[in-house]
Amino acid sequence: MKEDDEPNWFSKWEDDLPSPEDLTPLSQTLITADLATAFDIRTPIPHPHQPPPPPNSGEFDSADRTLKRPRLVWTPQLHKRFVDAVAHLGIKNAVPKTIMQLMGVDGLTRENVASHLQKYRLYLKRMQGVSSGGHVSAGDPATDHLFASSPVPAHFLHRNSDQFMVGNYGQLQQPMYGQFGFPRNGQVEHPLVNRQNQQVMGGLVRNLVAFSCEDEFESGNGRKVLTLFPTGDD
DNA sequence: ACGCCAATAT
DNA sequence: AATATTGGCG
Repeated sequence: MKEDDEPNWFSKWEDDLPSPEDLTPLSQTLITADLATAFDIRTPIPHPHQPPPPPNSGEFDSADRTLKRPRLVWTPQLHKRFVDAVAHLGIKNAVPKTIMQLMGVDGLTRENVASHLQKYRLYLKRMQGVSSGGHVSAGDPATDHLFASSPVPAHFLHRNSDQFMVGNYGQLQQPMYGQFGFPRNGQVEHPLVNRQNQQVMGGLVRNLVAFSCEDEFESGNGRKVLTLFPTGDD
């Protein structure tokens, strides 16, 4: 290891911690608790478990590069948060830093997420092959147990995924949601939108919703569906 | 500086 | 076995 001069994770940890500007962009401040629950975005920052790295709460220089924080344990809970974050960010915007921010977990570092993400992508890749019709017997590594603990959102498995935002999107101006506009046919007719989720939407969401739209070219189905993003309050 | 990935280290 | 780290590259 090169621990030459790098305060590395530690100072980063300190710096990145409670910067409201960095943390606010997406989830909690933007959406109501009801919505968060409905869409299964967990509220703020629960338990990272594992004692915070340094007892070193002192004002003394914490440039101790000699201190190693404990390895992160990816509990199913944590992983679910991760999956949720990725799902709500959309595949395109789901990069380590962003994911980390959205997850909002206390001691979580960017490399924690990066490492996990790398593995998760491999997992998704292996799942692609046999997702339709076949069986999931293609499990290679045993690392799958964790990943199996949270259902993989269907759109993770597919190909081109573009995001669109429909309805009243006054609130969200984040570049993260990709392009604004309407689906190709200019019409919102997705199973999720029209049916099941209409109740959800009717009840909780007035000001519409953003959703990620998937086009399947290969399947010939022209099937489009997926994730709904609440736009927050009225 | 970030992100991606394979390989490797712990 | 599960995470972390490293090194090469865009």
